Amino acid sequence: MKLATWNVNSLRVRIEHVLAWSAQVRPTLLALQETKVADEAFPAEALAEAGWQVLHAGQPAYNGVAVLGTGPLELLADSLPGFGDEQKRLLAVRMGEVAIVNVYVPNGQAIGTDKYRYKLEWLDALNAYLRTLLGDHEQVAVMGDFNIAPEDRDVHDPAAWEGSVLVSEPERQAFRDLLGLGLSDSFRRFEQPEQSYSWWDYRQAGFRRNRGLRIDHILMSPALAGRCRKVHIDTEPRAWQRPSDHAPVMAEIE
DNA sequence: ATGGCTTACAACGTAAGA
Repeated sequence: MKLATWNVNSLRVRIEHVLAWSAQVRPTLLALQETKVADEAFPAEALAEAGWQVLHAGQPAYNGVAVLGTGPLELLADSLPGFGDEQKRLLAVRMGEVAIVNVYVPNGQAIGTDKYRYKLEWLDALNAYLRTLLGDHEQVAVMGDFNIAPEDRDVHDPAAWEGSVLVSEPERQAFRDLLGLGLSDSFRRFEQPEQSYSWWDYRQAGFRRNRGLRIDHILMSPALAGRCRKVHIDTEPRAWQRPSDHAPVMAEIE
């Protein structure tokens, strides 16, 4: 089984990339973020033709999360339970024995803003939801765009990013609090190349110069992590024409 | 350098992302 996550920055713009990449690496389940499309305009047909079963929680213009599966998906939640969120940022599904939570964590914009407070509150509510979910399921994956670089080694230039969202201590503490539930950052369970990132700014040739951040993650419960044999960031589609600014992350499960 | 790209929007500049 292969579990993959990819912030596509508009599914309608990136549909050909999603189809080409998934045909190439054949994930069992693919979690997408920033679909940026209402459910009515979702490109369901193209995905169905490619053999995907799909669940989508979308809204016009912003946010939006989808889960693509090679087999049946049972909906567990299409928004963050107990949070009253109007933004479509969470989609939890069950595929076989595995519960998968697809998240698009708020960006936070800038420290001290309402959006920053919303981000920290959202992460608190996510923590509470995952605590419950982990009580109900042994095999859990929480995957998506967390908009948090957990450590300085996940940042191309920590000094330049100091004082910014994505690296601030309260955000990093919230990330560690998720790990405190018993989840592990599956990427770091394996030896990885130095300067591994999952997002690069479109501006200033960020990708070519590898000026990036590792902000897309696959967290796993102990039972699932024990079956995980490999996790990697596939930078290839980031070099394609008109790419998403994020690269997909994929975990291989025994 | 409060930007440098890219996306969406009943848009033709603005908001937002990271």
